[in-house]
Order: sequence, then structure tokens, then C-alpha cells
Amino acid sequence: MTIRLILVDDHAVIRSGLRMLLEDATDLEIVGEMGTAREVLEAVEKLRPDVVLLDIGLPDLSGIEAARQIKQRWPETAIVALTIHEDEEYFFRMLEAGASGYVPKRAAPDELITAIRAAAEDEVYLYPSLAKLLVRDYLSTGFQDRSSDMMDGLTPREQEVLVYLVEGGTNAEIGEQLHISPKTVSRHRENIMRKLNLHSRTELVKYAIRKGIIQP
Amino acid sequence: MTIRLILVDDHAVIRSGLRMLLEDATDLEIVGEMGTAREVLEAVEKLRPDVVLLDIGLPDLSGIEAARQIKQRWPETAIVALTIHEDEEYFFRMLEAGASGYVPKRAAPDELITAIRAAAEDEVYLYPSLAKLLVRDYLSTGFQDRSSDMMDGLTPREQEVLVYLVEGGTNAEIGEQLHISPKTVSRHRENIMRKLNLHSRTELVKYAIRKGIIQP
DNA sequence: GGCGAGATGGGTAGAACACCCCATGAGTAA
DNA sequence: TTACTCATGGGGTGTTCTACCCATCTCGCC
Repeated sequence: MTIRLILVDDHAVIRSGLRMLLEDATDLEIVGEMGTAREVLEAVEKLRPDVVLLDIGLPDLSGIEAARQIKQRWPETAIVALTIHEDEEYFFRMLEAGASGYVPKRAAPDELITAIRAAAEDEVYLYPSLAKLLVRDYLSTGFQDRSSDMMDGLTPREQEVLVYLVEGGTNAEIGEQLHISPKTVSRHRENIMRKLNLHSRTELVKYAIRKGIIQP
Repeated sequence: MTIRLILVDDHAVIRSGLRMLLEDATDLEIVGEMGTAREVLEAVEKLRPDVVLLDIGLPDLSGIEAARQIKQRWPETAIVALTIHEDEEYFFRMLEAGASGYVPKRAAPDELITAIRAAAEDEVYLYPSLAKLLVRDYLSTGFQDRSSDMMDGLTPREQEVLVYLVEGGTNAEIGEQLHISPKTVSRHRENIMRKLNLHSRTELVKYAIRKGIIQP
């Protein structure tokens, strides 16, 4: 009983590498290999794999959107995300899209194979550092309505403060502009960082630029 | 006459994949495999490989700096950069550091092997899209003074420290990675900020992203 | 009415930062 | 030789940040 697998990554070298790596596992059969989301959708239709191993950074369509469409049309197909991104942003969006596994590329090869096997059994494999995020989120919010707010769960005020933070002002300066105490600014900053799993202003700036909140 | 090779990438999955991929080429012998720049420097000293296959995005030290140090201490060792970055910035800096090849991860496996063989023969393999950049640069400027104008009068060491600063590390962490005291890191930071007329780390991050030194 | 979320603030402690002072040694160019 | 840049570090000082603790008030919702 082999697991039929499709590899998706826009880097040919990585794709070929993965193929060889996975061929060691005799219960895995790689039935297809491609580099764009459009090819994947066609291939899933035609090949009906058990598992799709999917990179997020595809050129034509994000891996997240690709996953969403795959799960919508063929819910029985399991998806394992293999990516360099370990932040909350991508992780939760991939889960919402229906992924059964999320493995960072820094993981050990065995962990990847474990994730694929788990996905094929309709189970879920999460890399420890990311599982932790999920547990924390579950404990705090119950996580059932996360997909609705889509703006990372920041409140309007927090989003507003975030803009000022990444512009480079100190808490005191921001407080003056918003007519609130520096402590309140700091409070908002703490909540933002906790929600986004960030731990310094430099990370905050990079996050904001990624999200298009500010221009560099 | 086999080519002795070292693999460097911080992603274990990719590393293992590359190993399998390259084992198909019988004239290549992988004598080492590691994930950090520090390990590479030790390994080159001990193993004396013909070629180092090097990813740019290492956790402790940029691949560019690692390449620079390798070429400085062991000039006979060839370096092939294998990276996701295809922009001008990284490409030229890697060439200046002494790389004999530059292959994007989206390249075909054969191209990677070709690049390694070329490097071992003391030749240079450049991926077509990047070779084009080099030709264009040569035609327009003569390319001999490119390194000096990259960053507004920063010294090489300052440019190097800048990269680490905007990655988010503290002075102590950066000092550890560069084997210098935190005070020296701080000193470089002060000089950088004075030269660029910046006054905080967040401004530094935005500057670096504008210049393409890092990706957000 | 109570309950949770959001916004508001205060305090504390340790770490990190930003900006000064100083110096030594290596290398290079005038 | 002298002068200069570069990289290396030490000290100090005040500010800022990060991460906890605590509280009150308002609002909508069940």
C-alpha cells in the first residue's frame, strides 16, 4: 500500500533533491513533480495523488491559495507544506487552507517523511515550534473564528499603533501623537508582538513591510 | 580523479536532497555536509575539499562572508554559490568574495553539476540570467569599482556588520558570530549610523531593505 | 446583570541601545 | 617618516526597549 505523492517546488534543484531523498522510503511513490500552481491543479485532477508536498513560494499563485483550491475540489487529497517560513502568518493561513502538515525546510529528512505518512493516514504532523504556536492560540482564543478576521487578529487600535511603531518613533513620541500615555503604547506593542510572535522592533519593521503596511 | 566536495546549507532536508542528487555523478565525492559557516571553516581546514557548495543564507554568518574567508585562507578551494537569490546585490557580492560559480536553486540539477565541475577545473560557471547581469554591468561601467559605491562609503567590515544588525541580532550575538567584542560591533554600528545619518535600528532596517541588502 | 474584549494606565527589572570618552595596532598613502 | 584610515576594544551615562505584574473603564452581547 504505497502513498502516491506529488512534489511542488519552483526550484528544480530542490525538487530533484527531494525526489531522491524520498525515494529511500519504499512506501512512497512520486507520481509527479512540478514548479507552478497551475501545473499542480492539473496534475491533481489527472493523477489523484494521496499527498501533495507543497512549497509556499510559487511563482504564479501562492502555495496557500493552491492548497485552498486543491482541498476545495479534492478534499481527500492531503497537503503537506514544506517551506522556509516559520512565522505565524504563513502557518495559520496554510492551516486554514486545509494543510495536514507543516514542515520547515530546516527539519530533518525523517521528519518530512513522518509528516507525509501522517498526512496520508488523514492525521496531522506539525513541527514542534509551530505546534506550540497553535496550542497557545487555542488556549487563548479557542481558534474557531481565526479565519474570519484575516488581519492577524490585531485590533484597530493595535494596527494604528503598529504603523507609528515601525515609522521609528519611541513610545513617548507615539504616545504624544496619539494623546495616550507611553505606557499604553508599550502595552499595545506587547500585545502586537505576542500576537504576531515577534520579539523586536526590527522584526516588527520587516513584518510591516512584508504586509505592505509601510514602504521602506 | 574525483572532485572532493562539501555541502553547506542550513536546511537539513535540502542538504540531504542535494547529497542524493549529487551522488549520481560518479566523479563527485561528498566529504562533508554542514549547516553553519563556522563548521565550514573548520571543515575546509581539516578536509581540504576541491569545491564548497555554499548557500548564502546561513544562520551564523552570511555565505558571502564565509566565502570571503575561505578564499582568503585557502585560495585553491573553489566555491559555488547555490542560492534562491537572483538579484544583483547578492550576485556581485558573491563574485567579489571569490565565488567560481553562482547557481540559483531553480536551476536544473545538471546545471549544478556542470557548475561544480567547472569550479573544480578553476573555471567559472554562471547561470545565464546572472551572466547577463555581469555583461550588462561590464558594458556600462567597466565594473572595476563596483564594490566601493555599493553602500555610501561604508567600509567592508561595516557593510558586513550592517547585514547582521538588520537581521535583528543584538550586539552580543553579532560579536559572537564575528568573533569580536560587542563593543566593537557597537562601534561599527555608531560609525554606520553616523555615515548614513540614521539614528535607530528600525531606520537601519528600512535602509537595508531599500538598498536590497536584505529581504523583508 | 454579568462577562469578555478592548483601551487605558501604573510599576518594576533587566537587557539593549545610542552616544560620548579613550586607546592600540596594521596597513597604506603622501 | 608622517599621516591617515580601518578594525579592534575598554569605560561611562542616560535612554529605550522588552517582558512581566497590576488595575480601571467602557462597550456590546447573551
